[in-house]
Amino acid sequence: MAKILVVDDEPAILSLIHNALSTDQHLVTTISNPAEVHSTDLGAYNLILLDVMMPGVDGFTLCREIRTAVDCPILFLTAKTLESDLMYGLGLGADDYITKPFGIGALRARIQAHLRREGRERRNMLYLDPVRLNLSGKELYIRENKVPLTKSEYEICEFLARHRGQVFSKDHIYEGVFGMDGDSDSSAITEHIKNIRAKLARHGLEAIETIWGIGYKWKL
Amino acid sequence: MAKILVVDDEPAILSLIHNALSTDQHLVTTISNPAEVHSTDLGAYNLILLDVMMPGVDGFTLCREIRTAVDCPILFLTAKTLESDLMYGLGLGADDYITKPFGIGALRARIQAHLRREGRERRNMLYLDPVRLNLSGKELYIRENKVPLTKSEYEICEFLARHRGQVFSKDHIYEGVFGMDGDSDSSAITEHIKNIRAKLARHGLEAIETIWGIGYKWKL
DNA sequence: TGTCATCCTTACAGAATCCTTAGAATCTGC
DNA sequence: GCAGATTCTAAGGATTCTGTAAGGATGACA
Repeated sequence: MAKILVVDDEPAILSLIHNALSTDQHLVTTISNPAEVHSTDLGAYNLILLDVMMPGVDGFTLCREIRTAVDCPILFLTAKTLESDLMYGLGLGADDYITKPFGIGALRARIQAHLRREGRERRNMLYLDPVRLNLSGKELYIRENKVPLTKSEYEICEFLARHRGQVFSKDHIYEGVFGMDGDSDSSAITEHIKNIRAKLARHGLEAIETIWGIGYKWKL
Repeated sequence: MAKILVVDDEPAILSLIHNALSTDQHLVTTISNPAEVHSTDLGAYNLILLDVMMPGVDGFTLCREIRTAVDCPILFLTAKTLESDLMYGLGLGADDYITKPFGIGALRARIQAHLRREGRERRNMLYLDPVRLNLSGKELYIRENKVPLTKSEYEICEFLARHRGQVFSKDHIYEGVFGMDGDSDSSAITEHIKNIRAKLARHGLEAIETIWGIGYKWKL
């Protein structure tokens, strides 16, 4: 059971989808006027279906706006069958691109697949090639060797690893890991980074990169 | 960059896919004999492409087996276009169902979308043909070669690239990048521009144009 | 209460980066 | 061409940031 938002200007399609998804026990909200999307609490939905060609508003633009606000799956539902449109749409951050006319069974199957994926992601393991994070057990392994980390050290690793490739300042890391204010001297982060590095280095691993003047990032 | 496994019995398709995905900097492993899958370390891959109709083995069955072992996205690649096949395939735990013949661009876009959802790919990218800016990672690539830039250099590049084609005076750039007043001698910008140009020139690229008496602009 | 592990702070040295300066080279308009 | 203005180049010092080490603070636990 999931909360699904459907945006399309054709009432016939809306009701068709509404019926189909309701039989799958989903809570479906339909919007026929794209302008209403901005006054909607997007964060409340688990999945969003979006038409591309609607009067007044471009679905692609709408997708870009929605994507900045939420992380849930966004599925395009469109009559534009060109490969270039698909590439453009998916490039905007959408997760699927379904062309009309579509089989209602196919739509349901695709939606189920996306929702299933969302559930799978929340499982408690994070593989970053030689490194494995046991999120529920708060443990870090390198090739089956458990690396003893203190709580703070582990939390910093998890934070960086979850956002691998992204750079964070020390203040940002402090805030992301321990929450709230950075009045505490964030140079404590420097110290933790040093210790983490020393422990990972024993296994010949160099996972944290320092971006001079900006911060650190997980580079695996 | 992700590790991708492709299973298909047709060598022509394998090489086609291998080439396409390699240009996206993925590490591609191809298997033409489905029986080999069982002796493969599936956990090493970030995404799996699977043909359905292969001699000896049924792709659907294979998918079910793979899904019990790993959580990564599994994409079917098949000539079976029936809606019932799609529903069956996705019901087995696959994440996408792409029917042959498929556009190679569409395949790449779908793969990128799946990897993005997995968090394997950065979200914020800026493509300016030979140049790629990883906004969250603060990196600049030229045709997949990372160009080492200092913080200021990168920020200036990002500023100019974001407003490509637009001319900015040195003061304007200083203000746009470092914020606030330009009391600091903006001739520092000249210096940075010089250094950036030198680094880009090593890759045979000339991206910043100087508009005499006015300023600079990103011309890609 | 004493010990231990962890976390935070401080201080300093070394490194990377940034900025300034001054002179050479280049461009523009006449 | 020439003069004036603008940009480019190069080098050095100033500044900022990071890495490291040591010691104190805190809290858990016996």
